[in-house]
Amino acid sequence: MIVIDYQDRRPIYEQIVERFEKLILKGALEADSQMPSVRQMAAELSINPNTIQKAYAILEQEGYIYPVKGKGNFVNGNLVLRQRKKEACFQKLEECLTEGREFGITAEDCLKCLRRVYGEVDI
Amino acid sequence: MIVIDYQDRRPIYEQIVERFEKLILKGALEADSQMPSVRQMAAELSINPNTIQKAYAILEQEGYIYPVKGKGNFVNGNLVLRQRKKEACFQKLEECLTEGREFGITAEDCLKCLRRVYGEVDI
Amino acid sequence: MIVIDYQDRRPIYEQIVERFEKLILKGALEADSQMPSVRQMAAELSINPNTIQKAYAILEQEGYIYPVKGKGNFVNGNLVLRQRKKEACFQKLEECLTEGREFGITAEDCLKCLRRVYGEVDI
Amino acid sequence: MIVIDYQDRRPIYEQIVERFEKLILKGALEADSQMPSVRQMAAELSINPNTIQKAYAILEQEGYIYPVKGKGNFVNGNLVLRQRKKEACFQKLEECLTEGREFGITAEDCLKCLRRVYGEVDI
DNA sequence: GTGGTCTAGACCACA
DNA sequence: GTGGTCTAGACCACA
Repeated sequence: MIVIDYQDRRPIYEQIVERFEKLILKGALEADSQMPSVRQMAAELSINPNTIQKAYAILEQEGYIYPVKGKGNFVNGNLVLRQRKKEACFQKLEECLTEGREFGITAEDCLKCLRRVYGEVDI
Repeated sequence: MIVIDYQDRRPIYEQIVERFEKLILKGALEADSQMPSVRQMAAELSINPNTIQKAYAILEQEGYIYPVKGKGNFVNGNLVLRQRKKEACFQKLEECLTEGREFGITAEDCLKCLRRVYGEVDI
Repeated sequence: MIVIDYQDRRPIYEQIVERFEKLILKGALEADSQMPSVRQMAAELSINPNTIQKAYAILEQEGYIYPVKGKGNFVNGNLVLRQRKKEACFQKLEECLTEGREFGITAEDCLKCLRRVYGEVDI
Repeated sequence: MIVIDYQDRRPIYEQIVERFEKLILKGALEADSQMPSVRQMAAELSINPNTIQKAYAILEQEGYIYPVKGKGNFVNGNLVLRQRKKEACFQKLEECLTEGREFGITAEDCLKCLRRVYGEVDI
């Protein structure tokens, strides 16, 4: 479910965070279902528990999971998260387009790209 | 010409690299004109010369500047760079759109964003 | 009667303790009436008996309940408890006001808050 | 400047965070002045650098400080923080008053407390 | 068994 | 020198 890419320049904990964000946002992990335990994940990935802990701490702080004392961490099924993520995506898109424009990418080019991603719908 | 934002989370050398990339791509720096010397820049920005050195090394490696022994670094006026940068932008845009789509951003939303960036032209 | 909020960051035993404190102080549980047995509560709440045990131990230590060997735990109808709780509340309030003052909350602001809580009586 | 209370049940990193929050909010630490280095603090307090790091990470996440790569951490002189803290204080005060009321503390009692904290002004 | 805190210590990027 | 990441491992609270 989780794969670590050691070639990736990003820290391990960040890869884990990103992976779970996607899984949770896509609904691949049911709301209120239990996350793999820190130790279990650490063992499976041959990683130090502290690193998993850090990833979980970030996920908690971002609202993706919530801890229950003595039981473990659980998936937060809050729809707000999806909205927040969408907004972040939007902002990134706008930056991307703005930068592209500076370097001579035309609106037409962008449209082509859009069609490629969304299929040949009548955009 | 170069301003460093210490609140920016990126390392200083990266800010310098990005700034010069833009200046060169936009033609603000003439082809074959001399870059400010490492020491001069370091002094002006009150920055460690190692940092400038690293920025220049990256710019050279990317093909934006070329060194002349005993003289300094000079701007590379190669049009290929512009093309390469454009392609990089494109790829980033495609990634951005793909991710956005995964999280429920519609093609229509993207179009709106496109219009916002490129103005109300008949897109 | 007792509801556990798993989203609550506090440990379960603490939630149970606080809940019983309130019930007893408000007189919702009659003096010398029997508390639910540890096992019964554990079963009802689907909770580890150790957790209930710990909650009861704290309630006993605080003087809210008293154990009778072989019979169970019983509510202590001592009025002293109410007074003690009140004093604890007072102290917390004073700390709260002191801290607020340090950060620029005015006496007038506090008065407004007071009116909001106690209603529009002529304070 | 920073003192750790080992009798305190709260974790060390939390004590450090709280102490710096106050120092910064009160203006005892000038905006954009450098925080003590992680290692220096660790040495002074005979504490593991990781613990200081955790405290600083929280302070950064809360907006109290900002990191500059290779240089250190610096105080963020943002007035928004003060406002946010004030609001948090208010909420806590309201909770405190509400709880107190439940246990029989009168508005008059609260007023007395208020006068004690704010002095004998004509409240 | 579950997570949280902390230590000791290594190694890396950045300036 | 500065912070950031990670490991190995201990110890504690909670259930």
